[in-house]
Parts: sequence; C-alpha cells; structure tokens
Amino acid sequence: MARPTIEDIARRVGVSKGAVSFALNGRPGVSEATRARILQVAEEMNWRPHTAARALGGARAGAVGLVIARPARTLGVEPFFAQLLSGLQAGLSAHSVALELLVVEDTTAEIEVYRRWASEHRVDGFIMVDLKVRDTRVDVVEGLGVPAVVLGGPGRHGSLSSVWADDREAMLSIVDYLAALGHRRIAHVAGLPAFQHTQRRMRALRDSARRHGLTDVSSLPTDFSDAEGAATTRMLLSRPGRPTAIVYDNDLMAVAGLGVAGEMGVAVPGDLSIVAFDDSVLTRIVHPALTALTRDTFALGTEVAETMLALIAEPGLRRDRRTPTPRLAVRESTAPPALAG
Amino acid sequence: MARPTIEDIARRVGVSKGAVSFALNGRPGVSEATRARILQVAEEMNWRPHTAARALGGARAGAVGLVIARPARTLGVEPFFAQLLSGLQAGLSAHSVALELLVVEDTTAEIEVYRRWASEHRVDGFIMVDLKVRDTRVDVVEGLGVPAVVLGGPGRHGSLSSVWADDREAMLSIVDYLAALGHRRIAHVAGLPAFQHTQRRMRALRDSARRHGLTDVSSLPTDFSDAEGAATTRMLLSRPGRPTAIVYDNDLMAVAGLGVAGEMGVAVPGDLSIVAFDDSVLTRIVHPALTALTRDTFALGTEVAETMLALIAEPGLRRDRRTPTPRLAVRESTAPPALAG
DNA sequence: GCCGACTACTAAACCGCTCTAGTGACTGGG
DNA sequence: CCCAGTCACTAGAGCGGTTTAGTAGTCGGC
Repeated sequence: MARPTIEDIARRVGVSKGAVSFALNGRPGVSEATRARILQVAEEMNWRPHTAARALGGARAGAVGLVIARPARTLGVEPFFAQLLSGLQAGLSAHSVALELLVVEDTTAEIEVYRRWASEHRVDGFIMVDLKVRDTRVDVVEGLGVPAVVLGGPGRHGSLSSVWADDREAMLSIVDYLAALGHRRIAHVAGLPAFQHTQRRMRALRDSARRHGLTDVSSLPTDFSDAEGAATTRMLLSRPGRPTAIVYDNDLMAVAGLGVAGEMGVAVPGDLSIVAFDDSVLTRIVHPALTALTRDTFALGTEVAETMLALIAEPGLRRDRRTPTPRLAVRESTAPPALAG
Repeated sequence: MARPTIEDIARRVGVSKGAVSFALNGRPGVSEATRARILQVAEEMNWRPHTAARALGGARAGAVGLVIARPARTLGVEPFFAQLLSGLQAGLSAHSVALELLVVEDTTAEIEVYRRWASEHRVDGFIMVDLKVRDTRVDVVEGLGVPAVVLGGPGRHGSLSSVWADDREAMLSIVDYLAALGHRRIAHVAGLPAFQHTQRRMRALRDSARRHGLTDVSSLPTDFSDAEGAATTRMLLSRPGRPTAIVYDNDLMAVAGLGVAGEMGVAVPGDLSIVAFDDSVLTRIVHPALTALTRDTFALGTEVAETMLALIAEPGLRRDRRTPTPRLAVRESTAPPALAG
C-alpha cells in the first residue's frame, strides 16, 4: 500500500478513525488492550502521520523558523552560526521538530518572511538573532502572536523570551586581564554598531577603560568580515602610537588580524597581543593560538532549542534563560607589552 | 481578521471557493474580469495560502530536504557546507521553497529521516551529499520515489540526478604543478576513505605520481577534522625523508597543517609547500596565504537548487549537471623545494 | 429555431487527521 | 429496580485548500 492512513488502521483493527487517533496520540478514550492492538497494527503497516493533515487542524506545524539577515555569502564563514545551528538541530531533532532556515539580505526581507511563515502556518515559533538597537522585528513578531526566542544579551526585546549571556561582564574580564598585563593602549575592532551586542561591548569597554584610567582606548566598527577586520588592523598598526593589544569582536576578524600582523612584521604576542571575543577551532589552528573568550556555542544552541520547545508547549509564559558568561581562554597570543612606550 | 481563507475572499467577491482557487492559481475557468477582482481582494485581505492545506490535497510540500550525516559538532567549522547552504538558500528561496535541514550522527539515522520525511510528505525532494563508496542511501531514496539530487563527482548514484565537478582533474592539476616546481616527495592528507570523492582523489594522486615517475607519494586518511589534520602533519614532518609538499583535502586541515609547520619551525613555503583542496576565506586570512583549489561553492549551491527545482517540476527526467573543474589559485604557500634532498 | 459546443461558474467531494458530541453498555448507589 | 455516572467507543464536522462533476447561459451554424 502506498501510504497507510489512520482509516486503514481503523479498518484493519475494526474500530473507528477516532479511536485510532486517540490511541496513537496517547489520549484517553480507548482501553489499554485496544490501544496496544492499534499501536501494533500501526507499526506493522509502517504508518507515519501526515504532517500537513495534522497542521491543518490547527495543530503544530512541527517546525521552528530561523531567519538570518546577513548577506548570504558572508554567513558561510561564521563558525559561530554553524556551531549554533548544530546545537539547535540537536535540541530540536530530539523532539522531531525541524528547523526551517532562511538567509535573507536585510531586515525588511526578514520581516516579510516572518509574516509569510506565520500566515502559512509553516512554523510553530521563531528564533531571532542579531537584535538591533531599536529593532522593528520585535514589534512585528509580537504582533504575529507566534512564540519567539531571542538570542542575545540582556537587551530590549519586549515580551519575547530570550536566551542570553552577559557579554558586558565578558568584555570587562578581557580588559581587566589586558590591563593587568600592563597594556595601556587597547583597540577594539567591533562589529556592526547597529547590533545591540556590539553596543553593549563598546559601552563595556569605555566603562572599563575609565575605571582603569586608560585614555588610549577606542572601538572601531566593522561589518564582522575578515576583509574589514584585516583593513582595520592594517590601519591600527600603521599609525603612530599603535595599540599594544587588540580585541576583535569575532574569531574570524581576529585571525585576519593575526595574518596582517604577520604580513607587517609585528610579532604576536611580543609587539601585539590579540584577543578574540568568540571562539572556535579557528583560534586554535593558527599559530600562535589565539587567546579567546570561549563558550559552548553548541550548548547555547541546544539551550535555545529547549527554550523554544518549552515555549511552544506552553505559550504566554515568558522565559529568560541566562547562560554562563564566556570565560577567557588564555593561549599564546597575549603577553605583557614590550617595554617601548 | 485572524487569517483570511479563500472562503472569506469568495464571500466578499460573491463567487464560489472554486472560482477563487482557479483565479489565485492562474488556472482557466474564470473570466479575466473576475480573476482581477479576486486577486485584488486577496491582496487587500492580505491572503496567504495555508501550506498545510495545500500539501494535504497531494500537492507540493514547498520544501526540500537536506540531511547531513556528520557529527554535529564538526559540521560547524566546515566553510564548504556553510557556503553551499547559502547558495542553496538563495536558489530555493527565489522560488519560495524552504530548505529543511537536519544534521544526524550517521547514515542509518539519515536513512530513517528520509523515510520519515517522505512518508510525512514534508518535502518534495532530497539533496544528498557525501556519497559513500557503496552507498545504501541511493537504493533507499530511489525506492522512496522522491526526487533527489546528488552532489558529488562522477560516481555511482543509480537513477538519481547529480551535480558534480571533476575532482580527478583537479587533483591532477595540483600534482602537475607541484611536480613542475620540482617536488618529488608529496603527501596527501586525505579525508574519510569511505567517501567516493576521497577515493577518487587518492586514485588520481596515485595515477599522477606514476605518470610523473614519483615514488615517494602517499595518501593518509583522516576524518576531515583540524585535529587529525594537525596530528597527521606532525607525524609527516617528524619522520625522516619528510615530504616537501603536502596536499590537504580541505582548507581547515590545511590551515591546521600550516599551524603545525609554524610550531615545528618548518618554513612555508621554504621548507614545505602547502596546497588546500578547498577554498574559503580561511586560506586567505592566514599568513602566508594558502595556495588552494578554488571554486564557487555558493554558485554550486544555487546550481543544485535549480536542478532540484527542475526535477520537482518534471520528475523522472534524470539530470546530470557538470560544474567547472576547480582551478588552482596560487598564493604564497607554494614554491620550489629547498635544495637539500 | 433548435442543437451542440463552449464559457464561466457552482456545489461538493476529497486529502488525513483531530476533536467534540453523542451512544450504548455497564456499574453502583439509593 | 431505576437513574446517574462512567467508560469505551463511534459518527461526523471541520481545518483550507484543490479538483471534478455538473449547470446555467451564450453563441454560432444550419
């Protein structure tokens, strides 16, 4: 038979469709004996639920949506996203929930996708990343009435649930460490200033510099790409009074920066200390290995997945789950600055 | 209104559901005037089709499935996959087809997912990667009767369609170049030997070595991870008569290998030439930048997407699309070997 | 002026599942 | 012994589309 339906099972067992549905969904309304019999026949006939039919009755779609608004070509090289994705998958697939992934060019397109997926009943919830400072997506998704989990810091996201880590604390730990080593001129190659997390990190750096009495500290925005990371590094290392330490907002730019240092004959960590704000194999396969803020991105993904599933099961109840603050893994790219001022 | 259905539109326009369906799908059966009126009202009410309802009638699911059988934690760092994914997205989303992505642990689980998705009507087709030498998946998917596109080389994949590049040719071009530079001892840090593409590359290397009269040429299998890439490199560089050139099956291992060379004080390209069989920013952000076999993985993704869509539109017709052979991009990691034998 | 073909549309079945209202059998309390 | 309550189950509506069979109305030809 092409594809058994509950009707086929019902006929074979000699009960009604309804009874089969109850049995298969663990709902009361059938005796244990009948239930066992139905389950056995369903197994024999290799029956599987038709997701579309289920979703039609207003039930679950069995999928969660993740829309990423970055140029498709650059996404490819962000180890963070790939790791996150893996974690999400692991968390979701354990409950047979699929991940619907879409990469779009900008926020406008992203909102359009949310609208479409919601009205098409394609997903049961959304996972949102890269929250902007004043993000229009939040209002839209709230209005859609679809559960959503925001991945990010302790920022504004209205009534939406979130999973976050304290990147302010994280940035402070970096500056504390560099200051303790004796660095006075620290540069921060930041990400897109429109993002909340970029803003938080820049603010944390400023605050921390004030606390340590450092005057020569600055944040330089980029688009997170290796190209801008390299260009910014080149610029920083070319000017007089160049920094003795650079903090990069992601591992990709940090590695690119290390490449530039090599190319310009600046010794790492002798003349320049490098810290990455994100960790992955990238930081470990280069030589010298980079000191980096490390966290379990895979675990972060599974945590987001779990929060999402809980939210779908019981909507309305807002959840905010804080994950451990990333820890600084000190490797070979940081050292006290050379004596020369 | 919560969510307009074609019934609502029908009522408002004053026609039947059927007429609305015809109009919205560009099917004959309604006059142009009525069609225009219906479309206008649908637009006004912001109507969107309910995918589940559509799929129920035996129509398209509107999604394509991609199942990757690799340990979830390692997938994260393969620039190749991320790029491919981006390309797939771009190609599919242009036609409003979603990509259903799932990462599983092994081929057994992968097959189970194919079975499930097919019987759940969740997807209209499958995209398969990493074909093994004698791959059970091919038979299963053929049996399922769901369109499928295999991404890989000119190997066996039964009646399934494919998109492929000639990696044999590619490997030959690498060895030719290294031989021309004067290298006689070449090592190949290969991937998983169970994969068809790994086998093809190993065979191409062997054949090429014979043709050039090289006797000290060998392929060493790994699992594609940076860890094994590094370990294998360490082993190669530690033994007497070490190779003067190493070819890595992916960029990640090549970068890891470069790190090991740095750590062991082996100059690149002075004492050792390095070639990567795959390209991404990784090879360019390190210093020295790595000579690599380069191809447009993003474009490869869009090509697969297009083949998939064509296959869904017109199943049964097997397609085999060959993509350009990757070209060698020579950068700073290759040079003639040092004089010492 | 009548028949047949065509057009533009309607009514309703159908896809596979869920869920509610209803039914008949059995049980137990008064 | 009767009625209420429970249990196990059935019948059928409904989800939002697609699609088929059927039906008016128009038109052209002879």
